[in-house]
Amino acid sequence: MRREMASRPRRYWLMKSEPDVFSIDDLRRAPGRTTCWDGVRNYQARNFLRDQLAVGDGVLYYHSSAEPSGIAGEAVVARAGYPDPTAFDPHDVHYDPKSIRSRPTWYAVDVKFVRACAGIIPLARLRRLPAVRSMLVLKRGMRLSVQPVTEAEWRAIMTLPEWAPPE
DNA sequence: GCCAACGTTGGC
DNA sequence: GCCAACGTTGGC
Repeated sequence: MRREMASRPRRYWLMKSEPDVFSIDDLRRAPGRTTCWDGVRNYQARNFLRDQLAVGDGVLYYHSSAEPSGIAGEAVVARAGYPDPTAFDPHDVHYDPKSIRSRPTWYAVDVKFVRACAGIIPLARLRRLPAVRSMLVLKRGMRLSVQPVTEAEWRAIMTLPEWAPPE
């Protein structure tokens, strides 16, 4: 008997990266416009990567510790959670001897470039948009590097003029 | 560079 | 299990 692929509604995420380390332009220039999103060492974020992110999910690419910080582009999950290879590499800054291959502690996903904003959408601007007031990234003290985004928030972000290329 | 907020570590 | 100390994140 034929079976449909297990399927669920598309979900949306916000993922933080310091542009000095890996920017949206770095992602565009990466081989296959894809990178391994590794090095996450927070258990809540790990759980999202391991259990929740699925191929095709939408990603808001967020520049943190930037001038200004804000949403810099759109990406898509290209590979669901798998053991973070950097955790096994003694020469990597993210090496973690607690993580063993038979029982990995840390997980990564692959993320693929979709588009960059024509102009970054600064955090201060997001704060002034009633439609995205609920976004986790706006919450004080929120340091999670992988955050769920609601469909309503995603849609509101996608309608902003910052996405349009300049005339 | 400052510092608030948060997560982790480790002594007890 | 408590909690103080410490390290990290990240906006400003």
